[in-house]
Parts: sequence; C-alpha cells; structure tokens
Amino acid sequence: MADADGNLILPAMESILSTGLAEVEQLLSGLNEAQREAVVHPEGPLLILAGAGSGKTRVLTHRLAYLVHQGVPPDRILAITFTNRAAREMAERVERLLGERLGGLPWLSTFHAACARILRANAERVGLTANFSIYDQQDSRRLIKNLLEEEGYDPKRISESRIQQEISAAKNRLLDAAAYRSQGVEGELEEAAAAVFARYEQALLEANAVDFDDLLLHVVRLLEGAEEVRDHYMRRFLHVLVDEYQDTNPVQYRLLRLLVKDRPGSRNLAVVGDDAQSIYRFRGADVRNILEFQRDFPEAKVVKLEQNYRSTQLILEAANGVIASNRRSLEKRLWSELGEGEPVYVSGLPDDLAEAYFVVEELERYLGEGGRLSQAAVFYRTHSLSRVFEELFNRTGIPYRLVGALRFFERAEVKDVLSYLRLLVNPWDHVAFARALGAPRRGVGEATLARLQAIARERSQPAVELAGEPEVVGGFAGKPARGLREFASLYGHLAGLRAGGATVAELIETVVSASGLGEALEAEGVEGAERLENLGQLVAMARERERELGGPLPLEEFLQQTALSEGEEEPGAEGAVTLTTLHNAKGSEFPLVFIVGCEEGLIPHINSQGEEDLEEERRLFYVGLTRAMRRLYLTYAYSRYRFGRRRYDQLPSRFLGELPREVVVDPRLGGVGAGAAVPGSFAVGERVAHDLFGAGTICGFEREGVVKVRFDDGALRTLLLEHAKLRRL
DNA sequence: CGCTCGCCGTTTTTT
DNA sequence: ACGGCGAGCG
Repeated sequence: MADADGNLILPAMESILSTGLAEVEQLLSGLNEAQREAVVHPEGPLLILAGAGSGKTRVLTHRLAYLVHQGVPPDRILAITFTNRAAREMAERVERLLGERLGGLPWLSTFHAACARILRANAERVGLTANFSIYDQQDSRRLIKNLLEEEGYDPKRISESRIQQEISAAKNRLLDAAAYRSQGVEGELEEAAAAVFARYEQALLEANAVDFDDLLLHVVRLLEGAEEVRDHYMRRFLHVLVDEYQDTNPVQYRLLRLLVKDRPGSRNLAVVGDDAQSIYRFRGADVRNILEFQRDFPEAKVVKLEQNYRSTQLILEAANGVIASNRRSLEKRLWSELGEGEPVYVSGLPDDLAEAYFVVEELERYLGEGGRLSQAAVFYRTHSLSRVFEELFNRTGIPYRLVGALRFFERAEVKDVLSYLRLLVNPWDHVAFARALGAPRRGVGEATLARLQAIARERSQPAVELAGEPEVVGGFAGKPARGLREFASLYGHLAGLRAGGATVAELIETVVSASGLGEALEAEGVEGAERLENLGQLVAMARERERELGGPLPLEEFLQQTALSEGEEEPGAEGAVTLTTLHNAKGSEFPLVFIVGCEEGLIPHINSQGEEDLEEERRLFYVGLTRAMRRLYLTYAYSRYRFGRRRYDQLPSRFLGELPREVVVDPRLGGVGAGAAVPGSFAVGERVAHDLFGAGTICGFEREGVVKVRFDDGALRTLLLEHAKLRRL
C-alpha cells in the first residue's frame, strides 16, 4: 500500500475534474461545526486544537480529501504524521474517502521518510550520494563507541549512549559539532561529546551515511543553502498538513517554516495537535511550537475541537481531573455525549503476578459479557512490564499482540542479513561492513578489522574492496586472511547476482545460505529455529512488496523501508489483546483499557522527577486514560520484580491521588468512589500525615474504613480510619 | 589473535 | 533475565 517513503500508492486516475457537489456534501456530512470549519478552511495557516478523541484524524483525512476535491493535485500535498502506523492509517482512510478519484499520490509519510525522499534526490548537495545508508540508533551507537575509544575515553566511565543523547539533542537544536563546541562545553561528558561529535560527523560522511537526526538536518541545510531547491519544494507543496504538531522539535519546526514561510500567496500550513498530549520532550520536542503558532502565523485561523466522541463521561472526568494539575496553556473543555458510563476502577494488588491475574480475570469477565479481546488493551510505562503479562497470557491461552517491543528490523539476525545488503548498496558503510564481516564469525577479530579499516581510509577505498587480497593489501595471514578472502568472495558473488537482476528475496536467501548464517542458526536448536523463521519472514516481506509493486523492488527502496519502519504488524491481530507502552498508545482507542503499574517510579518514572518532567509524565498518563472508550482499569502492585530483584516498597502513583474521588471505585470494595468506603474520603496515591507515624502515602483499602498506608520510614501499616485521624497533606 | 563462557549493570519513552 | 565484557583457552 505504501512505497519506500511510506507514501500512499493508489491506482492512478487521469481526471479529477468531475467533482460533484453531492460528493463534497457527503465528505462534510457527519462532521460537527468545528470539524467542518477546519476541513473547508480555504487558504492560509490553520491551527486545529484537537482534544483527545475529538476526531482529529477524521478532520485531517477529510481535509486532505476535500482539498483534492477542490482541485489540488494530490502530489502537491504534503501530509506529515509522526509514526508509520499513523501514515498508513491515514492513507487507508483517504483512499476510502476518495476511492479511485485520486490522480497522483499525496506525500503522506513521517518527517523522516519525507526527508529521506528529498535527500535522495539532492544527496550530492550535502556531500552524500543517493545510495546513502540510514543508521538506526544501534548503528550510530556502535560508531560513537568506536570513536569514543579512539579519542581515548573509557566507555565504562562515559557511556556511549549518553554521548549519543547529547549529540542527538544538539542536532535537534540545529547545532553542528562546531556550533556545539562554541556554545560552551562544560565537564567531562560535554567535552567528550564535543570531541566525538566532530569525528562522528566526519565518519558519517565517510561512510556515506546519515542517522535519524541527519535526515531532517541535512534537508534543513539543503533548503537553507540552495535557493533554487528551496524554491522548488516551496512551490511544489501547495498545502502542508502536520499531525501531532505538539511533538515537533526545533528542526522540524524550521523545516516547516522553510517550506511555507515565504511562499508566494498563502502560507498553507495546517497543523493539528493538543498541548495536553505532548509526550516527546525527551527527544527534543518543544511544545512551544504549538503554543506560539499564532505568533508565528498571525493570520492563522484557529479551530478548537472540544467534543469527545470516544469516551464516556466519567472516564473523561478522570482524565480532566488529572491533567488539571498541570499548568494549563491552551484552554480546552472536553465534553462527551456518550453518557455517564462506568466509573474508573482502581485496584491495588499484592504483586505483579497478581496484577496480571487480575487483568486476566477482568478480561474473562468482559468476554462473558460478549466483548472481544481485540477491543482490549494493556498499557504500561516501560516495556519491561510486558513480560509478566506475556507469560500469563501464554499460560492461560489468551492471544495477545505485542506492539513495538523488540522491533523486527532490530533483531540481531535480521540486522546481520540486512548489513550485507546495505554494504551491497553502499560499500562505504563501515558499520555494515563490520557487522556483516562478523556474522557469522569468520576468524576475523577486532584487531584485523581496525587495521583493515585504517588502510582503507588511507587509500580512500572501501574496505570490502580490499578484503579480497588481504596478503597483498596489508600483509594479513592465517585465519584472518582466509576469513577476509571468504567474505570478499561472497560479496562479489552477491554483487554479481544483483547486477544480474536478482530480486531482493533471492539476495536475502543467498546471504542466509551462502554466508553460513543459516547453518549457524540451525545448529542452535529452538531459539535458532525461531531466528531462522524471522529471516524467512524477511524474505516473505520482500516478496510481498514485490508483488504489490508488480515489478522489481529496488534494493535501496527495500532498505530504506526497513530503516524507517518498525515492520509489519504482528500477525494474529484479530481477536488478540493489545499490549503496548503508553507512548505507543497514542493515536489508538479501545473499549476496554488497563493501565498497569500505576506506581511511583514507573509513572511518573524514576528518571523523570523534575517539574517539567513530571508534567510530561502526567500528560503521558492522560494520554493513556483518554484511550479508553467504555471501561478503564488502573492497577498497581505493592511488590514487583524489577532488575532481577523483588521490590517491596512500591507505592501507588501520585497520579491516582489526582483522580476526582467521585469517578473512582475499587472493584473489590464495591461502592462508588474511594470516598464511599472511607470517612474523610482519602484516595489511593494521596499523601497523608499521622500523629505518631508521620507522613505517608495511601496505598489502598482493606475494606470499608480500613486503610493501608506506606509511611516514609518504609513501614506498611493497616489503620482504622475512625481512630487513626489521618490528615491530608 | 579470536572465540566462548560466566558475570554485571541494567532500561524510559521513538523516528 | 539479557546483553556487553573480560578472562582464559585454542
């Protein structure tokens, strides 16, 4: 359905002239006043403030379709989403709206995919060639680690991931290595980052490679540096639409400005977002982009979408109650016509396993009521929480769908195979070279590799080209030399196949069988078989893409897709519970939602305790709450297995204490509102003080009038509310 | 010089 | 429980 850039592919239609009025009417029917306003806004900047569940995707897709109906050629519309999944979903919906009426393809993709496409077309201008490699985080980390060592730093004292974060953050603020240094560098970490940054830039150029940040950054530089290129794209895109605008970072912001700011005529930038759902500050997103949109574009039309079509009232009130603790920036008032609905169920369980059992029981209850598992989702703050659920679901035979845990294209065996293909496309890619050379082990170790790469650099020749004659080139001998020759000959074989028109699937199959990777996996028993199965799946994916395309699939295109997408949805989505992180939950909705692990240290996360961090954590929690349509469970455990240790000091999240009392119920206690069970009406997660024991946190209720409190000295005490005289803090 | 086995610190979130 | 890393072997 989508090409290498993640763009929508539709059967071409020659004419869109026969637009009927009736069809436009149909496009607008079923939209409320505000939605309709946003869809038909003719020209100029448009800010759509879309509360959770207010139909923002609907507005975006309908606007896109509407523009096409108005005669805007689809391929002159740029629509940006944040994830591939969102792009795919939007493409499908636009397709459904327009049917065959679409003549040409809109650019409908993520920022990264769109930039990759622009960069391919203009690679030479930034010192790359069109066949550049895209390094994922792992590739880039490997490179950074090498450079860190070469610069004489000890990776144990200064972790390469910290350096990577630092460099990435700088790039997201539009700084290159030189600018980063001249901003002032303090302390060992920043000093190391500055040193590595400069070498990293250079190494990427030498490898004809870019990392994720570069994809955007290079395009910004391209547009800023070459007037005619900027002019080209500025004129090309008559309309630019951006989803999740609250999550854009300074680079993305600059990019958008470059495309629309000085456009002759109207600046047709339509952005959709919700500041209350901004959850990507950690990767450089700046919520000010949405807060200050009107300052940047004073002529902007502003539309607020405040009617929620997703959740029943009590769920919405719970969400509103929690988010109210944040400094509010853009006032929105969400309301729903779906009726009061059920209260929010808050449940404390003895431990993580009991929590999982609780979820299973409630799922079964739901099934008994005629619900389906595909309507249910379990959300958690960190992936590590998924394990207990996976195990229990497996044991109890509940089918589940794990979203985004270990991504397919990040699996070791898949990356191994892909590194061969990457090297085929871009022989300069030394991360790919090192990886392919060592998979499987060929008797070539660290020392040989380093020496060969030094020689290659000296000679300005790709290392893989030197590997064929190791004795001549560098006086290598013995096992390392044999290994190098073996690798070079395999590489030559693959290059020959490719030149002869072999398909991607055939190339993959050859890599697996001729490299010895397949054999090695076969020898590994059950786990190896599983990995081999993944490689089979990779072949199947290539075939499938080829079939969709109805012709040969260029290897470059396949590789780009693997670099920028998390891979196809896991099979078995039908009739399965969804397990995913809160971050991944954005953009989805489910009739039945469990948010598990609602504990201090998890949500809010232990590493997010600054004031700004806390607000972001709260927004993340808010995002989770607002996914629920009909029934919502929030669970926490008193004890949890973490980092190979059982922890007994888990506390309910403070966010639970922020839920309005009257919408909450503990399912084991029955009565609506924790308040009903409690004279004085305390809530789980709330901070209290006791005359004797001091300050503590309400952990749960044993039964009516009996409360459990974790005091700050670590003691968990069960108290009678009548006698304990707790004060709220 | 490379490889394999046992130990340690470890993980927040994603394109 | 998992990946990276060092030690000790081939």
